[in-house]
Amino acid sequence: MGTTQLESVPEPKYWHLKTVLSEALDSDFAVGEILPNERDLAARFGVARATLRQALEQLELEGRLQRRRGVGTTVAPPRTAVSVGTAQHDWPGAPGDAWQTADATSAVPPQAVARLFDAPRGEEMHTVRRTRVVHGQAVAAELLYVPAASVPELSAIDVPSGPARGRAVLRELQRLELEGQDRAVELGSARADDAKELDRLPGAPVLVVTTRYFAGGRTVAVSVATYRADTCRLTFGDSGDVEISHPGQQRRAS
Amino acid sequence: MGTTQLESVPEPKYWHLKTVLSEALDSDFAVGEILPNERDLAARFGVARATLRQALEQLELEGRLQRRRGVGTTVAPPRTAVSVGTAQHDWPGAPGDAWQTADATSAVPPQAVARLFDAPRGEEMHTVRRTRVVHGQAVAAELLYVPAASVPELSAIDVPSGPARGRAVLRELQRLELEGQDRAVELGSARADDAKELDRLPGAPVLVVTTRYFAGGRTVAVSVATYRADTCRLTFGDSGDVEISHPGQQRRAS
DNA sequence: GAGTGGTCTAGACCACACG
DNA sequence: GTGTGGTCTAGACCACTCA
Repeated sequence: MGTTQLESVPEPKYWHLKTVLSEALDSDFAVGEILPNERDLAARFGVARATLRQALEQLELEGRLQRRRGVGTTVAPPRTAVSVGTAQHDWPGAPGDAWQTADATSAVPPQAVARLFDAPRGEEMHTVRRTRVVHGQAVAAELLYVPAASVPELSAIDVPSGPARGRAVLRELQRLELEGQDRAVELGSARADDAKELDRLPGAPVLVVTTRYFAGGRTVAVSVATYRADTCRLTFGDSGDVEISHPGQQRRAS
Repeated sequence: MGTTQLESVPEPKYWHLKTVLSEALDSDFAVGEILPNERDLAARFGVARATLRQALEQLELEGRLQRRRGVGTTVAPPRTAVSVGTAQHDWPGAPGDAWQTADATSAVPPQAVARLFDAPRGEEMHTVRRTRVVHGQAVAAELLYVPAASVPELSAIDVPSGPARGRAVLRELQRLELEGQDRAVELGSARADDAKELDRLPGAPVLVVTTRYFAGGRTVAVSVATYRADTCRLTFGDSGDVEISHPGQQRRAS
């Protein structure tokens, strides 16, 4: 029978703990409810605090829990669905998009980003910082890189750094005809600045969405958006606006 | 600048360590090279092994390292791009798709999946297990749920459980006209069975891609695919087949 | 100031791969 | 058997929030 899989594989304690806690969350806790503190929980289950924490970390990664230093551990609401590019998306900053332009400067993009342009070089680019807010909660931070060559009109205007400059860059982008885009999603950990924006600790898990925008046969802009992996589910609607629905009984307790 | 950001915020050791190691990986190590073991590294940096491990975990999460019990820690190659639904995708199992049908049974799907169908009920469904292999490496494990009502012809045939049954289900699906699909990506942790398939430990971080298939105005199938988050970058090509390119070589050893 | 989660230590033992 | 990463312990102190 190959492997009878006797109890030869002792399940790690933290894994078993996670299962137990997960079931307890389903049956005994409401969304938003506060769990006992880590020291109590550890004692209750007869494990070291570090082991208990390993289980909690997993549950937080799966979006089941939310932990805040100085406050406590609460039961998280179901992840919020955030739409990422419905079919043929539009330019960033198009009317009705969900982003708020925060700031803009000129900077040399990291090498990984520079590589995505057709003529990679250590060139300064317009760098627009934006934030995506859903239900009053920042769910994503974005850096949009636009080479000066993509928005030639702008160089003449010479808007000082700041949100106004960001809006100017986006406005210039709209004038181009968007030919297509290209997306990739991968796991990452929040850099210090993004973490701050997302109200998380540095290193928190994030989903990194990299988008290339094409116009005139060239890559004219690259966006790197980092979404909170604990609270977000990225949706890609290929067919109309149907959305994967999760029962909405959550939100706030007590 | 507003906040002068004095050294009032002492960086955690593991965070600093991660940065240092990351830079060392860039400059001093080639892909596939073996790092010193954890005890040595910890001693070298003058920290406890647990702290060193916290840094390594982050780097593994970011796809920079690969750790294998009993073997050691190696420098990971760049993540492999796996295409997930180029524009209007096809049915699962269509010719040329990247999946290998492994098995099929009948089972009641988990509640979270059942909810995605139009008439949620605790109904048994065809449950097809597939694996996606790239470069000889299993990168994803999938469970495809197909209600009996979606493939009415099949019930008469009565194929016994196993790969043949899976192929039969897929064959029947092709006969329907695919009207659209719906995708969501979120972070999860590998269940024990998926972990085994992906050659990872249980709880390893995975990207969970949930797809609904529509035909005849109904949801006729739901796929839950779990991709290794450490080694995969999911690509969504909206425009032709352009692919975000990463140069194959990361860095040279000195 | 009290209580929470976050970081860190210095050990121990276990499961696994490989020669 | 030897060496690796994985799990676990029992402490300690720090950073933060809130009353």
